[in-house]
Amino acid sequence: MLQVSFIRENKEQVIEGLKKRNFNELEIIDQIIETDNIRKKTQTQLDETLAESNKLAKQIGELFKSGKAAEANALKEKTAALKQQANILKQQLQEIENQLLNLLYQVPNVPHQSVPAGNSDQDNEVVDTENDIPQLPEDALPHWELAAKYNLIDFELGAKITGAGFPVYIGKGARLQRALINFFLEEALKAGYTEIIPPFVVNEASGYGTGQLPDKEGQMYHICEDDLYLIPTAEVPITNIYRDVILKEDDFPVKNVGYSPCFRREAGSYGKDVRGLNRLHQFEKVEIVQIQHPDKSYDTLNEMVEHVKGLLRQLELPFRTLRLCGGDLGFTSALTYDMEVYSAAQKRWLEVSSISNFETFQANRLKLRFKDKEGKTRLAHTLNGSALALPRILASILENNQTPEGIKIPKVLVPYTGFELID
RNA sequence: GGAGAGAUGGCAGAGUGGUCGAAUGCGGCGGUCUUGAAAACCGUUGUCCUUCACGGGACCGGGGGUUCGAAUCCCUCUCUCUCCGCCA
Repeated sequence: MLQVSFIRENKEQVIEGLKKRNFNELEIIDQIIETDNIRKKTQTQLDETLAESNKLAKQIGELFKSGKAAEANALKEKTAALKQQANILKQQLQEIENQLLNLLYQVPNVPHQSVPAGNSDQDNEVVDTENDIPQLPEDALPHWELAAKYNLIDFELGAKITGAGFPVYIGKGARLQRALINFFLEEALKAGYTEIIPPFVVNEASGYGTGQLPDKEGQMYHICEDDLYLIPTAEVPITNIYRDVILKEDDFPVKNVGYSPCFRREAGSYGKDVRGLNRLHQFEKVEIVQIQHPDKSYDTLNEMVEHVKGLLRQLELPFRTLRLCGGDLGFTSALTYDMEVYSAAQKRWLEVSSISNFETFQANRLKLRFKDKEGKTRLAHTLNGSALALPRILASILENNQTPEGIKIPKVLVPYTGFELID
């Protein structure tokens, strides 16, 4: 959520930014400022009432102490009206604060200057492309057929046990998946990240902290009985570690990495987009999260993009980097790079990572701050990225590396898998 | 699941109706002393709202209540700990 002070001081910039996102309810900006004005006025009135009431209470106490009970009782009567007024003001203030919060929750982050204009994923900017797209023979199989042929993944079995979108990984399929997880974690450790195993279920406050609530509750599985949510990404628990935390400047950069299963309800998508591993209700992911000084967060974003590129290079997969356009940018993000790998049998690009700088947008909700050199408390910047999401990597490895002899495992993974070929 | 105890500043730990934003110790920061360091001594040390400022206000786990006045009394929720039961 944006800070009201930021909106006040940079109103034009905010409006321009929101336009780039095709966010058109711009009247909300003036509503926010107006509501905040009322909030301030009410707060001041309440403070004055309480100040007076405090003063009287002190006087009454002194009068009682010096035995002037009659005078004290006389004063007591004056406090009743003040008390009533204070209660009314308190209630009003509460309502106004809720209104303000509701308005602020509706405003997405202001995009970074470099975010291109655009309406949909069609308008995303391809920053670069690496590695050649493999030329497969005509009879090359898509990954779901390969998965069946070599008994790596059983989608029907998952549907039997749970439902569609919950595949069962078997044998070398399971081992390849585990190898990838370990590879990603080890690479993150080499890059200086601290490994975290977070809870896979979070409470409501955490959902609000990273911005999944209140607007995306439909995306998460909700355990009603305990009012908890299955995490859609490890970002949620790992970032919420720092909810209500004040860091020291030399704590930067905070670099955490965590593996987790991710659960997504993802209602409303059908057809070939969701075939096989392309879109699942449960999948595995290694997530990198950084918390950084505002002056350095964009350098950090680039560092994270480079880290992910390094992973894809080592896996020898063709990939490209996209800078998301305003229309495709996530609600909480200021700048996002998507990484896509080419899945050669499906002949399409698949998103395997999304790396974002949220600037202070999450930190504001999280109350994640740091003390700067002058001793002032300021909001930190949060960033995160997938490094990487497993299913589509798996899909692309299976498809791109298929040969008549079997599926070749990328060299870098062999120490992790313990086998070189799936046959 | 049953019984009991508790939640106070970065940490430890006092405080049971007014003088408490809160003793004391540790830690942190600044200083004196020292060639330097340690020790010792002195000072300082929470967050938030509001104000140009002076100032004012809120916060002792969350919410509500009693009272002129609540960290302190009452209700409620959450969490933690101890004992018993169950258990990977």
